[in-house]
Amino acid sequence: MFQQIKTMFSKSCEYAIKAMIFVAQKSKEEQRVGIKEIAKGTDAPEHFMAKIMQDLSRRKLIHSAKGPNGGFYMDASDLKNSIADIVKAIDGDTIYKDCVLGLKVCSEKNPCPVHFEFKEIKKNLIKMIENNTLAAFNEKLDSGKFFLRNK
Amino acid sequence: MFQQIKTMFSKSCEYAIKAMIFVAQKSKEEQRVGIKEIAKGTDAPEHFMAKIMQDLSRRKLIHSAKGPNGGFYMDASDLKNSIADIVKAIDGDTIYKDCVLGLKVCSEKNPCPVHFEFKEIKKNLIKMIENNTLAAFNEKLDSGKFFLRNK
DNA sequence: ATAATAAAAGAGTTTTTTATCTTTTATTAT
DNA sequence: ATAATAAAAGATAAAAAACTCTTTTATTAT
Repeated sequence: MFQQIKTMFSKSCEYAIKAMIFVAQKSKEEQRVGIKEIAKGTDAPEHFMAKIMQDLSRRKLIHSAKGPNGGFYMDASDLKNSIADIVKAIDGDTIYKDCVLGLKVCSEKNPCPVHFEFKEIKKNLIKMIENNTLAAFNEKLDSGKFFLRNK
Repeated sequence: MFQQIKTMFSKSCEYAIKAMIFVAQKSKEEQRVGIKEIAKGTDAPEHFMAKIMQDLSRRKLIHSAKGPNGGFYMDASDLKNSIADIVKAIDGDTIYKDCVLGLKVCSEKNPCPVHFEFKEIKKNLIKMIENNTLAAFNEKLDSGKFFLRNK
């Protein structure tokens, strides 16, 4: 009945993160990366990914250039963006605010039964996505100890 | 564009958790709780909630009785169920398995750049949802220090 | 100038999730 | 037996998310 698959981030957001890491890796070599290459490199549907890239570009998380030799690229300041910045751009900041049980009223003064326990978990999750910048990803991937594999 | 709201669990799952806590509270007094009361008490759409209750019932997380004085209720063994059991029944166990970045290949041997950091967070999340049984919820709510409020 | 390239924008479709409505089945009380 | 009650089941509708296709705009190289 409910055969859904529920992950931490939306599909769009997962694609966005993967694309950003992918372009970040290429950007070291002053390369511009086309949407086809991004889609292929991240195992994402091309046209859907194009929409996501437009969104990221509109929100100034990445640069783009039209025409021949065009594509997406990052400058030094773009590489300072973290997963948190990408998540906020695509999925919004509900991960920062919402109660796990979806209660409208859940706060320090009116805590749901798991409020304080979840607060800790959320704190660590936020710390993780904020600390992991694209530059940090580049280093990790370059070390050869971490991978971005789909097959 | 992507104005979506992304929470940890699906809407169905949130409703399920709230309903289970709601019935658990009432079950102490040997009461049976009707679907209308559950929907009202949890701020959920009645017919949608009915479907979810059917599902929980089919999966043996709760008992039900048809006819007059019928409704949903829990026995002592039902009260031993945790949020984790509810989540597994409704959203499945992807929260236990999946990579945050949605990578098909992400393991101890082929870790994504956030694999180990996320593993810790996931461990704590799982610990929390497994430790929080319905019986534990009852105690917390009875203490008067925790609430399940929507307005 | 013009043709080629590649992103941006617009306009869909499909699938999944959420929600509603109706009919059936089981149980109880009269 | 029968009427009333309440969950189970079935069928459908609406909304959101995921995905696709086509046209437009900007840029570059000839």
